[in-house]
Amino acid sequence: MDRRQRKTRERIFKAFTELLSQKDVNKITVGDIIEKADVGRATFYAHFPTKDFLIKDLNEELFCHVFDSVESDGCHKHIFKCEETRSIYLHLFKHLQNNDNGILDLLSGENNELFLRYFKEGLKKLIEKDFEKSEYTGSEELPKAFFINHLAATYVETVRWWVDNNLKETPEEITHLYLTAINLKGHRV
Amino acid sequence: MDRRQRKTRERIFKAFTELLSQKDVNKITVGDIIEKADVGRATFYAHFPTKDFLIKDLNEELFCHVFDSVESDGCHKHIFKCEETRSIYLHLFKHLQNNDNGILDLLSGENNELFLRYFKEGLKKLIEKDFEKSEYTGSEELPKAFFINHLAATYVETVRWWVDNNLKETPEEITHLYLTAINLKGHRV
DNA sequence: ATGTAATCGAACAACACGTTCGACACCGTT
DNA sequence: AACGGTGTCGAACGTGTTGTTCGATTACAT
Repeated sequence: MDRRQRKTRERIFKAFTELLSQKDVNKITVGDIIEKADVGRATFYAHFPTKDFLIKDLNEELFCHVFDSVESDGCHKHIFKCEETRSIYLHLFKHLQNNDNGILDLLSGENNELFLRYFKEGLKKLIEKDFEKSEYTGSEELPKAFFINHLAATYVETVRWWVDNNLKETPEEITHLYLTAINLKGHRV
Repeated sequence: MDRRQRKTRERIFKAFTELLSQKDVNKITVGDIIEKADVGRATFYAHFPTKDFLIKDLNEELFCHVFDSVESDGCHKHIFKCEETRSIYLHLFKHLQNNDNGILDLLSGENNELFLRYFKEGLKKLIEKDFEKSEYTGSEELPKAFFINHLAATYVETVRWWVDNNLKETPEEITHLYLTAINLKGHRV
């Protein structure tokens, strides 16, 4: 990809991210973005047909990276290994704490719904894949689909709570809260 | 309140609700609403300064009614009574299944986030109030604030899952799934 | 050095917003 | 039945946003 393209793309992402942490996404105009990014109007539309696509691409950039770095990391074959230091969940919490890609700015603020929803979907796929590997077929108590949704949703809501409360807990602590909340031991390994 | 006012308010709510179940809230214009509601432009703005206020008022109309009907219903002093037939949660699930106020149309569709968020906040207050009554101060495992958030979030996500899957379970069944998910017995009465 | 491709910025039409105003219809009251 | 008050109507208006166009300029890859 052309260097110019990468640069403008970056600048638009950056400007948009900053704006998102300041005001409601619906109040952000293309004018705002291109001014902050210092980019021509036509250029913006050459990259993104509309603001929704910008959001979509931003989501992909954020989470594909996060999830990929998890999957390619060979030691995470089973999400629920309960060896906490290796847990994929701890891993993700640490990513957050580092504020990789300025993801914290996006998850705090009023627009977090925009990303948490996407995040949840990615998580669900990840968990599902893990379940297939370990040939989990559901418990007597909870049907599989419900359980997967519950695990992902609880994780996302834990993240939301953590971020809203300014990351007071360490990644290890918040991981422990999460695992306790889903009552890991009660369900399976 | 003047009968005319009530009527237009109703018609706007109704039109907006129908539109919400059809397309994204951001794509709904005031023009769409007043056309469907068959109401003058100036009239709309006499009632709602902006679309956001319309959403806010709609939320209040929906959930204040639901929550009020729960609170004024004397037999719900303790949310977690575990006598399932009296559970506030079962009660709410039944409300949903009845599609009171067309709430189902709002919770399915792409705009559910708009209402689930509000719903969650109301739930949190309700749970918190209940905790105060029963003088719950948190467990050794989970701090109170986290636990309350977890309970409300899990309920809302259960509702979301239920609605997304077309209410296949009975209110009793879905209540049971919820109570199992939060592992009621493990935490407290 | 050259052809290609991205960027710029101004201008444009289309549309949505929120307001104003005069005219009319309906309401509750007397 | 008549009244004043108030809600509604609908057209018109200024403003701001959107997404597109186009010619000129600049940076890129080779």
